[in-house]
Amino acid sequence: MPPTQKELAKLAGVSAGTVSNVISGSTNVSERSRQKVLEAIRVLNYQPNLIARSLRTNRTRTLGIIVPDITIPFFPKIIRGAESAAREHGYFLIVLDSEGSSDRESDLIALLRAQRVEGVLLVTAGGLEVLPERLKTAQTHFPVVCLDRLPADLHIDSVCVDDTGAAEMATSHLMSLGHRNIAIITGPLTLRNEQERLRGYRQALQSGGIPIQKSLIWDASFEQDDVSKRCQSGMLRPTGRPSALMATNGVTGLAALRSLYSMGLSTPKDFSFVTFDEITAEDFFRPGITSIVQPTYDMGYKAVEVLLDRIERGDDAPRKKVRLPAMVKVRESSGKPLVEVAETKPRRSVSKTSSASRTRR
Amino acid sequence: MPPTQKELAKLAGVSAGTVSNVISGSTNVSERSRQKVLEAIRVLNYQPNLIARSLRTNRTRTLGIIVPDITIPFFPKIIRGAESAAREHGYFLIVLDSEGSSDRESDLIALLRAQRVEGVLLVTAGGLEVLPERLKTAQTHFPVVCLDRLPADLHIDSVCVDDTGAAEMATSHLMSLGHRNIAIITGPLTLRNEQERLRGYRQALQSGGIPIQKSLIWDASFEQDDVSKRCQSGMLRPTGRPSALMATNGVTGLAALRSLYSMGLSTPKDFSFVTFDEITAEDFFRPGITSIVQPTYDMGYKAVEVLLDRIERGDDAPRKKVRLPAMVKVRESSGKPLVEVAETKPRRSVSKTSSASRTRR
DNA sequence: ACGTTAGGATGAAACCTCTCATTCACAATC
DNA sequence: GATTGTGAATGAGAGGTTTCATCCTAACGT
Repeated sequence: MPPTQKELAKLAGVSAGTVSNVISGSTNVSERSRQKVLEAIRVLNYQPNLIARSLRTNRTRTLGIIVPDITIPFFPKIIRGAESAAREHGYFLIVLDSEGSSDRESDLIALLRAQRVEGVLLVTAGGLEVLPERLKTAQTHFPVVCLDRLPADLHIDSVCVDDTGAAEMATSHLMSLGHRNIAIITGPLTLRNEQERLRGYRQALQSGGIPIQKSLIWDASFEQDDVSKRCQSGMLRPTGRPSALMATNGVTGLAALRSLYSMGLSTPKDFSFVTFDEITAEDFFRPGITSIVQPTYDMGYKAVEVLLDRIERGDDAPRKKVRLPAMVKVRESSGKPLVEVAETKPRRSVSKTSSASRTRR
Repeated sequence: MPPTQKELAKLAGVSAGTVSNVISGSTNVSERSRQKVLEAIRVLNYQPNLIARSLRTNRTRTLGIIVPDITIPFFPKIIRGAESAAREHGYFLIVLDSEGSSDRESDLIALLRAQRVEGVLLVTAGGLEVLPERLKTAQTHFPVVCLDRLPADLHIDSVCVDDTGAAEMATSHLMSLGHRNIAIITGPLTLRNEQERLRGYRQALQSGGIPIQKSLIWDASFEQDDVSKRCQSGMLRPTGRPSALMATNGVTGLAALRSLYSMGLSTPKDFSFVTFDEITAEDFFRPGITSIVQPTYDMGYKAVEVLLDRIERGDDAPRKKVRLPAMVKVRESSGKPLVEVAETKPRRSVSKTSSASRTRR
């Protein structure tokens, strides 16, 4: 139904080849023909058929991005950055949502591939073990850049945040306020970045001379119920209640806050709190939540650059593993631990001594 | 580089046509051939070239959705619904962000069209006047369903919320709490839904016998500065300070809260507050924000259904204008006005009488 | 044994574009 | 005036798929 180049050619009184030359801005076409073709395009409201073009040129100038849940504010921010970069390079970005399912993720990759998208940005749904083999089955290797979550030791480009460093920084922040009993609540530890954030927490404690207590490491999931359970058992037990809590991602963090608030605890009075990722509108809700903010826009932007580089240089070029720094944005939810509480508890002495040792080192 | 049907045919020892028949699940192919082809597909890891298929069949089984800002939580929720519906019908959904620019929006529509997408869901960036002509210039009419924001009286399908009704409901809620001086802050009134929400506010006041005060209608934009200015001038003036405020969208509402909080006002103590759209995590922040929640998922889902229907029935079928109901979710931010305040003001009497008349009706 | 039928398989055409080798026209050169 | 050179235009072919008319063959009926 839409007009084709052939019709343009007929109307302009030139050959189809000439029309193509005009459209592709090629040389070797007289001003007179060009004008006639342009006029025809205007008259017929012609729009090139990108499908036919792609088939012929074998290029789509399109990239894809797959995220686990577009509803989580963290991802749209990344998408924005990716979109900008793609546009600047004359590419078009297709956004897809895997809904947290590895199977669906595979399907989507296959789909994008069938669509002859030139490469994809992937925030994997977590099937770390699954992904590699799925990618390998492919005959020709397909350009993929992993974002945010790094699949095991796969031979693949990636753009992530310095998770370990960021977690270490945030933990140190809590320690510098005087906290000794710092709990951590994580999402599923099958995710590489969750592991790394946990590692950062451990490193910070170790270098501060604070013993790591297994009972303060709460590995949960992204589900509210699960998180609540961990928070309750962790906060309600009679002894060794932590004075601070760090969450390794926004979803789990939000769930934890929700749970703790509903238990009647408030922050920073009853506990200090830090979380990865910004919860929307964090900067105006009271109390503001101290958070580890990641350079989301830059992550998306950079990832596209890496992907385009891969596309251009082919499969043989060495892999890039980009790490971007995060920063801790201190707000009201993190403060000094209450002295009274510390004094009424038997673990006070422990707290004191190790706090002392910390400040000396 | 990837294997083609021709190669499959060679490997399986059948013709290309037969391969195609196997793949498209057609009849008229013997079990023996089918098996051979299937085997070849497995061996070669064949994936159909969707581009070539689309070129031939003139179908892409793809829809597009354009939103003004994917970063605003409201839109991803809609996208989720649209995605589900699309998937259920065997369609694929492409998400695009117009970044609030009408020009870019037009470009994107043109792009989707060039990509031979079968139809698009459009949350317009606001160029109500611009859009129709752009769509009309098109030779063949292109299936478009407007979502959330209805372009003027354009001959086009739409799926929106009952904006007027919702605003009326929310305003009535405030009135039922005893508020008489109710302010409203809106986004740009060029947007149709903003207009309608304002209308709902007016209707509620009128039917409650409360005179409409122009000084209580604050038309702002989506910009923080602009909103702050309106809030300050509205709240700080010596007389006629409203006891309640309704915001007609989440972005403006959030900006208003931010501004009012920073002025030292708090809710529901100093003013009651209601806003359209849910601010992320509203259900756990204190105080919880009373909000008008829209059926976002359903909107997206329904819009796809309408779009597919349009695609199927062609351009001549009558237009559909779907209105979905919203609901008011009452939380802590809306409460009774302080009696002291009411009593020190001359407008108290007005408040009393009409409040009484309200409860009687 | 012959004609009919129907299921299976085939090959060419078409979808729309781009590419490239070829032709054409015309001017410049000797 | 014949040859060469140059820029402009052309037309065929290719890209991978689907479709469709055609062809083949084996089975069936009489």
